[in-house]
Amino acid sequence: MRANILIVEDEEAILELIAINLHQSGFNPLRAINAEFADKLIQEALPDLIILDWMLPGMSGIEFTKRLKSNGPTKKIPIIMLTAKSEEDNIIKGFASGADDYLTKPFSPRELVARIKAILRRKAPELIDEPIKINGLHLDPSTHQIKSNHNLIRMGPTEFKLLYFFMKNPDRVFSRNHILDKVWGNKSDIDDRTVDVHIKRLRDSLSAQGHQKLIQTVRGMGYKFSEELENKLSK
Amino acid sequence: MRANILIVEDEEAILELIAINLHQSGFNPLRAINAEFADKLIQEALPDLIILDWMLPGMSGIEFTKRLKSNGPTKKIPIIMLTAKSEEDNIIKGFASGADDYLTKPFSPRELVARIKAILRRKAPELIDEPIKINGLHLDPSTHQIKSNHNLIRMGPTEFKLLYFFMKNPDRVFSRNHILDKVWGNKSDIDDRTVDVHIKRLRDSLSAQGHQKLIQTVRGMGYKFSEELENKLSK
DNA sequence: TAAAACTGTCATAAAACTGTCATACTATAT
DNA sequence: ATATAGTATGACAGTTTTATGACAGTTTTA
Repeated sequence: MRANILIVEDEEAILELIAINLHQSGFNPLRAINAEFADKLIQEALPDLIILDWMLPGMSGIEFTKRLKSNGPTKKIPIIMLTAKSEEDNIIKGFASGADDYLTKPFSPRELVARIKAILRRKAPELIDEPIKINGLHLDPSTHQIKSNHNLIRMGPTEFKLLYFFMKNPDRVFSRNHILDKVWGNKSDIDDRTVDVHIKRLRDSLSAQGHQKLIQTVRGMGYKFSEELENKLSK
Repeated sequence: MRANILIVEDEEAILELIAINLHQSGFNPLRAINAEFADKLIQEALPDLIILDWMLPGMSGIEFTKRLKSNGPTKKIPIIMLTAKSEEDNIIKGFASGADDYLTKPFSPRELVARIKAILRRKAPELIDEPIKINGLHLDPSTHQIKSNHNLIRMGPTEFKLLYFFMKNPDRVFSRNHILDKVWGNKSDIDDRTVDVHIKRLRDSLSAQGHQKLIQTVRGMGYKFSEELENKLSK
């Protein structure tokens, strides 16, 4: 899944420049030439990160940032500010208002991409396809590989997605319906119990390397991925 | 084959400095002290990359860049801009007009070379890349040959590009569309499934030396090149 | 300019994966 | 211990995705 990155910038040449570079770097750019458009796009779907020009027509970047950061759903979206060299004084204010990083113009597209990745790595690693390692089990989204001490483990696409979902959210219990939503997608008019079958298939795959215990049943609740094993109740 | 690099710079001392450094780094420098000379050289033979001083007598760098980038054959030639510190404001405009990277004077020759390599690696890897060897399979871009223990493996041009692309990015999964983009070029109004056919052809070629396993199918995702083999599911 | 090599597309075969169901199994409460 | 609700499992038929062979049109080579 590509990270959606909203660019708010009034100079169209720069806007386009950034957009093209982000696209090439594997992001999905959304373009807005002012705060108003930006709002509209944000309402449609929350972006994963916002690149914000400091000088905007109508509303200043600082104002816009403050509004986003005070408002519930947009509060957690990381913001990178773009400022001209001469405006460096404002940077402090920018941070104060909630920006996560800034770049002064001129900047190289490469640097911008590097900053974006740094921030996403911190806040939403799954969006940039970072490998996950838990209990000797490695999952690498970019190579689509799952390994346990140098042995590749193979499984079907659904099982892969399922495992990826679990490994991104370890130790948490999910209901079958929740899992259906997240792994199958919202459309699903699929039977609850189908999850059981895929859990079985996933366990089968993992058992080749002895990791089947990581997928745990929580009776009456659903399933969870956890390296901590429950002790059996003894009578 | 050395990469031809055209340097457009009116200060002869700097021009010469750059030229010498490029030569030492294995490039073939072409010198031009203004846009006019540059045009002449470009007409004789397209350079692989252009280093362009921002301030040129007669025609500004931005104008020159735009012309190159709008014009068919020169469109894809990467451009690195050189600017004075005080001109930094223009850099963004430079990027907008199509430059691929920039350096502000003063810069170290080493850095310049690094940037050149970075860009060529992305746009024309065969000009700088050394042969790649993976799992007994040698691919030499400069001779356009593929060998497996002294046996030449022959294949069509598309299959070569495909293999080269894969060997430059081992283990990573690529969607058919991504592959089309990278191997066929952006123009592609080509059917997704055509990739399958070329994968087949590539596998056929490789199988002569038993390397067909290196090209792996990732169901629902695309293909990858990897020397690591998955264990079969056993029941 | 003819021959050889290469391309992209299609139809069809083959393989892998899905969701569902019936049945077997387990934990828990009474 | 027994009943009951929740899970696990194996089988299966239907789908989706990939592999393959053939072919006609192009491009390159000799």
